[in-house]
Formats: sequence, C-alpha cells, structure tokens
Amino acid sequence: MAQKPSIPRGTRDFSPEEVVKRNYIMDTIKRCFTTYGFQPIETPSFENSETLMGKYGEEGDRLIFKILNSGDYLNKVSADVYSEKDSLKMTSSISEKALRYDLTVPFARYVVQHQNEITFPFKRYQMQPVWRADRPQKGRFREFYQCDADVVGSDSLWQEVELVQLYDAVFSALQLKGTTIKMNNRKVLSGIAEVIGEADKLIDFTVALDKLDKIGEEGVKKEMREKGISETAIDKVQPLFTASGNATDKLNLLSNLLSTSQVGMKGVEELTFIVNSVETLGLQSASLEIDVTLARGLNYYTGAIFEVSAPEGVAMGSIGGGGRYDDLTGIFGLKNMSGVGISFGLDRIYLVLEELGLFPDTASANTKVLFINFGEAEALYAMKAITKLRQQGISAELYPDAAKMGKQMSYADKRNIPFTVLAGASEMDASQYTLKNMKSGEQISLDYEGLVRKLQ
RNA sequence: GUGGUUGUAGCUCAGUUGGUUAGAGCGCUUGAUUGUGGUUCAAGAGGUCGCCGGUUCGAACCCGGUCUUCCACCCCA
Repeated sequence: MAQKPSIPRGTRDFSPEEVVKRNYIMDTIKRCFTTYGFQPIETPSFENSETLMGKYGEEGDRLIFKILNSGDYLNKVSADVYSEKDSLKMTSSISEKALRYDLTVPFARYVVQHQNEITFPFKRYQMQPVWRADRPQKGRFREFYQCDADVVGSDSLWQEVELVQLYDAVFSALQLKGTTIKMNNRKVLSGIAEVIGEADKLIDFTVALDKLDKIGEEGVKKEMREKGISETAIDKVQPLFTASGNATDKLNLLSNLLSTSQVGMKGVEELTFIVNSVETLGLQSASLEIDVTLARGLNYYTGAIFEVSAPEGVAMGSIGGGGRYDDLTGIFGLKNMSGVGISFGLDRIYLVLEELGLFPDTASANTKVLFINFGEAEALYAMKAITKLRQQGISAELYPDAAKMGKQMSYADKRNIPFTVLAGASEMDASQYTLKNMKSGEQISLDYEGLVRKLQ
C-alpha cells in the first residue's frame, strides 16, 4: 500500500452525516438572522495582507496564515533582508496575501469599500470559514466556520438588545436550553482602571481579571502584581472578585465603585438599559448575566462585550462572542461608523449538540426507497417508477448492478434506507411492485398509485 | 510560539527484560441461503508497527529528529 494520504493538522473531512448536521445548524442560524432583518454577504477567503495585519494584535499577526507569492518570490527579496534572516521583515516581501482570520475585519473593509452603495444602518450576516495558524485542541481548529451578524451605522442600544434576543432565538431554535449570555462593557472596565489609578494598564488589568474563573482570586492578584499593578489598586477592585447576586445587584455594586468615573458610569448606564429592556421583553431559553470579569475580545471593542457559554455541565469554551466597536471602519479611513455584532461558533455548537444528543432525526435526510436490480428489463421497469417518484419529490434510487439480492438488501440496510422495492418478472406481468418495510420486514404488493401513497 | 502526550489491520485496542512467522474484537470478502438485509455458523483477505535516521548480532519495544493526536499555557470561536 502506498503512503496514506492525510490532511493538514487542525483541518477535518466531513462525512455525509456530519454535513447534514452542520447544514441543520447553519440553516437554523440563517433563518433567525433573516427573521431579524440581516442580509447575507460573502467576502474572499484571502485578503491583501495589509488589510489583516496589525488588526488583531501581535498575537493575531502570528496566527494569520500567509500566502506565498507566486513565481520567483525569492528573487524579489532585497539582498539586505535576505541576509538578515529576519522572518518578520522577510514575510512582507515574499507574501502579499493572507487567509481571512475572522469575518469582522473583512466586513469593515467591505463597508468602507462599498460605502456609497450601502444603505445605513447596514445589517449583514456572513457564514464562512476562517483560518488560524493556532495549535489545535478540543473545539479548536485551524479551519473553522464563523456565523456573524453585525449592524453598522447605528449607535442605538436597541441593537444590543436585539442581538441578545437573537442569541436567544438561535439557541432556542436549536433546542439548546440553558445557555448563558454573559455581558460586560468596555467602558465599565475603563472606568475601573481609572478609579483604581491604573488607567494606563487597562489591557493587562482586564486580561488578568478575565481569568478569575480559571485561576481564581489569588491567581488573578498574582498576575496583576506581576504586571505592576499596585497593591492599593488591587484592594480597590476586591469587591469584583466576590460580586454575586442578580444583574441589579451587580449594577449597584458597579455604580458605587465607579461613581467618580464619567466613562464608567456611562458603561453602567448602557448595561442598565440593555438589562432592563431584555428583562421587559423576555427571553425564551437563555439567560442574560452581567459578568464584570468578562474582558475577552479583540482590542477594538468599545462598548458592550458578549460571550455565550454552553449549558452547565458541557465542557466547552465559549460558543459565541461579540460586542460594540465604535470605530472599526476608522482603520480603513471611514470615521464615525459605529458597529455592533455577534458571532456563533458553528463547530463548537456542533460538538455541544452532539454531546447532548440534540440533533433531530430530520437532520439525517436519506434516500427513502431502494429498488432492487434483477436485470436489464427489470431495471428499466424500476427506473420508470423511480423517475416518476422523483418527480413527486420522493428520493428513490436503483441499485446500479444486478448483484446478488443479499448484497443489495444489505446495502439498503447499511444506508438505513427505510423501504425497498422488489419488482421482478411476476410483478412486471401484473404491473405491481412489492414494497418491503425494512424495519418490520413486512411486504405488500401494490400498483404505482399505491406505492406513491405509501411513500409520501 | 512554550511544555507534555499519542501513533500497531478499515475501526477500537493488546503486544512480557529488545529475541523465530506481530495478535484480538468489530468491520470487510466468500459460503451455508440462485427472490430477501439485521441473527447464527464456517472459511478467507487485510499490517514497511506514523515517517526518517541512530544504538544493537537482533528494534513495534531503546535513543534523536520529524509529522500527527490530545492536553496545559498563550490566545481564542
């Protein structure tokens, strides 16, 4: 046997069953997006490097897949850069294109490029694969799908309210009960950093705070000390470590803590509006929670931050995330264009639904009836019926070869085809079909009309 | 990118201190059954032990490298 072929690490093949299940999730999400008034766009799988580089931080740049230039790319590298052996410098001269890292930055590029054709506020959704040169783990791949819904051109907090509802609508439609939509606000985080006198260490502070549920209170404090955050500052944020109670309690706590910070109070105000609105309108199956430690997300979030976690008991990272970015298109030259959006992690949602056994049976569409092949004349007789059945929208197929019957039956069995039709010389003489129910083993003789009635 | 882990038949896995011809279960093929699948019984096919190199009289087993799997960190969906 020759060397077995393989696929790159972090990528996957999908079997028919898996594709059907993935389509079920995507169709559900798409239907919800449409209901909420979002319109689909698509962008290329690769962009010019300068569109992507520098938008996700230093870490992000490292994780972007670069595409090697075509042709004699080394020839175009200057002798200096070549002899320096500096990979970073070299990259820019041998690679001008890169695979899409997420859907948000390409969307920002799209908005700027097509600003004159777009009617604002623009609500778009996009479901396409993205690529990251990450090291794979469970639920982490190097090629995976994101399903994004974003609104640009509106500052209204009603968008945030609707996006929370949209999360709830999708997870409810998928029968995935008990998801938690965690919400925070970048302004609140800025406010905290401000009142504790560490405004310049905002990023270090938030990254450390974000790890609370993972490394615990002491771990967070340790990391904050290592990053040079003062002991008095850490004392001041102490209430956050033990924040509990419902949204109102947490908002009160934040109000007290942030009373001297203008930006902080603005964040609290925003959170309050969203929480109150959602509470009044109601959610079907998800719950909305304020999580002051939620800090993840890209550097460009400026207002609300969202993250969705799977129901309790399912070991999986976040299955969705999003937030408000006041000036995303600014980096491409279009100022004052606020956007807010959410993302669904298709691959992780798949793993969660699989673990909880939540895929419906209908998510495994299949051939309904297999006609057994007894030979030339019999096959033609079968094909006449098959042709008509297909026109009625009934999926039917003929076993292509006049193989032994046992083999044909076992083919139907393995493919879980619920019915077979046996039509040989005696059936042809009588213009009949013998329909066999593969589950019960029951067989009945029918004319074509009877066959259609049974299979519909 | 850092540290660890995994790889043996199509699949799930055994394989003794390094020692003749590398095993099991499931699956597959054929037959018992020439118009009947699932159950049963019998026989059979299928492996460069991830790949490359090293140590050794001798390597699935020891060592190095590499690829892959999973995990932790980093970061993230």
